[in-house]
Amino acid sequence: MNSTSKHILLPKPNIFSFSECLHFLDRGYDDCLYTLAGQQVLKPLRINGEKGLIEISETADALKARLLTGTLSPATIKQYITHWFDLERDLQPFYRLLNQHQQLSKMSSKYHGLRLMGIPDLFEALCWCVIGQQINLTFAYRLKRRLVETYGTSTTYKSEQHFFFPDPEVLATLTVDELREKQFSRRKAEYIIGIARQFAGDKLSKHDIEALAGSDQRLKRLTKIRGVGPWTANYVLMKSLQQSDCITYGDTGLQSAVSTLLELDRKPTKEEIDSFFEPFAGWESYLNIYLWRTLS
DNA sequence: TTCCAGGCAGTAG
DNA sequence: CTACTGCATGGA
Repeated sequence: MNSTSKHILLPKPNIFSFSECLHFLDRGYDDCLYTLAGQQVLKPLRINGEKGLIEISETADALKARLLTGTLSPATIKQYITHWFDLERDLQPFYRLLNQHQQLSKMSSKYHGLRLMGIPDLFEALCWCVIGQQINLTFAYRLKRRLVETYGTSTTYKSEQHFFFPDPEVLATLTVDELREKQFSRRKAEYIIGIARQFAGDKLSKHDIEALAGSDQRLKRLTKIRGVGPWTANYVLMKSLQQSDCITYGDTGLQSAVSTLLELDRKPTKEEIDSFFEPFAGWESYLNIYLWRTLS
């Protein structure tokens, strides 16, 4: 047996449910960047010049990854899965806060082990946000598929193609009209091409954002990008930089969840959202995703 | 048909 | 600074 067929095992953290995480990945939308097959998921990865397709499943006490095509070092695979499933976070403090909360305490059992499923690639995360802005999710996933299958490369396994997200260098050369043909609005096309150009021209990178200390500076830098407002900036800090203190202000789903809990018959104000999140200081991102979970 | 969806930029006051 | 408007398209 060669070394690439060996399994890689990642121990499960304390509070973790593979099926809750898979439920998030399988909410009824058609995501083109992974494939669910029963209690396992196939994910094409392309990082630092390495690329391939991995299969992730679970054992009693670990996540198990197997390389199906290509070449990816065990370290790269571990690093990706650790970020994707947020394996390094200790959720106990968050669960203690949930359990102290009159209305939300049920979440700790109902959604037990749900983790912040990440989008490690910042460019992909930003593009996904732009696509998702102000349109229904079904249509958003369709637009993403069109973008990925037209401009991305792929790896084939058992005669199925598995796509990598397109390079910024490729999207940077597109014209607005090309994306308009794919039913992107003019705005979305401009935003995505602009962001791609910044990444391709080394004017923006995940490292640049990571180098900034503190949420405020990072939000300020991100919202300078045309097409990136408070919702997108907080979303990518949460999903791509794994920040735990983010609230997706402006998010219709979040507003709807908070509105229901506060028994309002209108959208909550920013102040009402802040005060609802206040007991969860440091865990806002998790409260945010658990509130989303109540919607689907 | 109408309303709205995991918002944002631009403009007016 | 806040409030309002246009954007674009498909789902329900």
